[in-house]
Amino acid sequence: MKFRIPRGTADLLPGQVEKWQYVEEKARELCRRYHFSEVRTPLFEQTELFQRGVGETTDIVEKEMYTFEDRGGRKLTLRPEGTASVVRSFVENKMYAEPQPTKLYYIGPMFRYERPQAGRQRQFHQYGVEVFGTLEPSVDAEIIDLGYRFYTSVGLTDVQVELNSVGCPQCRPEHRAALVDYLTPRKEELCKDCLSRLDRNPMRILDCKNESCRRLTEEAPKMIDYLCHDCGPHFEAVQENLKLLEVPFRIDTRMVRGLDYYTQTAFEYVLKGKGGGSLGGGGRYNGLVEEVGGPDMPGVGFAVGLERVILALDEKGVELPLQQGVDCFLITLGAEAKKQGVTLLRKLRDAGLSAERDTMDRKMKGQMKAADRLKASFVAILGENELKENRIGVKNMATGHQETICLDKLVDYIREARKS
RNA sequence: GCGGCCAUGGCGAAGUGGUUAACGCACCGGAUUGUGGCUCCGGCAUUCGUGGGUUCGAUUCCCACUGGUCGCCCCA
Repeated sequence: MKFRIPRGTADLLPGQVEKWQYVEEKARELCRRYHFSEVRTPLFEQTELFQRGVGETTDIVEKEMYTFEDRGGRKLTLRPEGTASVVRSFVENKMYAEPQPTKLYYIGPMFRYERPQAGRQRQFHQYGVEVFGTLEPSVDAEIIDLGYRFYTSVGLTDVQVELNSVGCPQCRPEHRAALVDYLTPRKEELCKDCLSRLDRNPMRILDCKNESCRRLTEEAPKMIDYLCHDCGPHFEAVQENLKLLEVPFRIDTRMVRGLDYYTQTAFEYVLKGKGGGSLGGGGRYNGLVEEVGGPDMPGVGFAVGLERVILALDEKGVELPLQQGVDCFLITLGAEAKKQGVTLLRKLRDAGLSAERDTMDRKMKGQMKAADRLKASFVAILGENELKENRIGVKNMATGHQETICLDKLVDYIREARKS
């Protein structure tokens, strides 16, 4: 075989793609109800947008970006996440000048150069939402609720929300100092990754999975104990609103998200149980709009990984209510019937029914088999005999019941039968 | 980016240093006249991820590459 799909990408084939459509439809429908509007931004942006937006020291920027130069010498990067692009668009299109808040969502592919694994692709897909312009903690909660509802609406009922506050530029330095003071005397016990995190980003040490680091940070200063007079009450209010919305959550003081732009609220959706992988996450980013060149305007949002949602659905054995099979398979016998079948098929389709026929020149039996394979609800049989009387046979494939009806009644017959 | 495991037809999967590469599923055709899901019969890999090497001879041994997969890192 000459050509192969690029590493870390996947073809979504019939049988699988229906699940995606279903999940995406749920996302769109929820967004409609929560009054979010879709935004579609380019799949690539100036490299610098992500460097600045996502953060120079993040893994994404340091080693995972698909960066290239175009023929005009411009440095471009395939978007590794959605927020930076949406913020850019928000600023560039001066949406900040309109009545706030601005509520946007997106669904689409993202790109990160990583080693592929289950639930990790180089081209993967995210559904994300962003709200700009409001500091209201109830909006943080609303967003968390929306994400949570998304999971439950597709059938993932055992999703846990993990919540934390990562503070703001006001209070973070104090916590950072306390954390460094606490850890420095014990730095021999840190793993090598965390040793370097000690100066670069000590907060990340808190969610290191290394056992020794975990033990060490058990008693370490927690960000939530250092929250300032803005962040503290904000965090409390988010929790209060989550309770009002009956979103089950758990405070995880170790959770620190990997992107630099988060302030205050940070959250993650994880699957309960042993696997417990992350299905999505998000948080507030009050400095990002300004960082990207806009006014000082706050934002909050989440992103969910669609691959992981589909994977979780498969693992949990969730049956999606997908429509399957055609409404009517038209069998024709003989040249004249075949000819009439062409327009008959169109009539069925015009009426909104899904209809198919044999184009492999199969005989009666073969056509029946084909109809069965396509899970046809009905088979319409048009042969010489029927043609003579201007009638047509209709067989209910589930019951086996068959009758002959007037040719013009076929569409109505099937449309009626489909309702029940 | 690092480490382990793996790579045979559309899918699943056996197999051997040497002139036919099991089997199951799927698919195609047939089992008297125009009827599916069951059964029966027949067909379906000049070829064993790619490229080198060892050998008289490799799908089977060695190496590299590519890809998959699991763990780590990180995340969606």
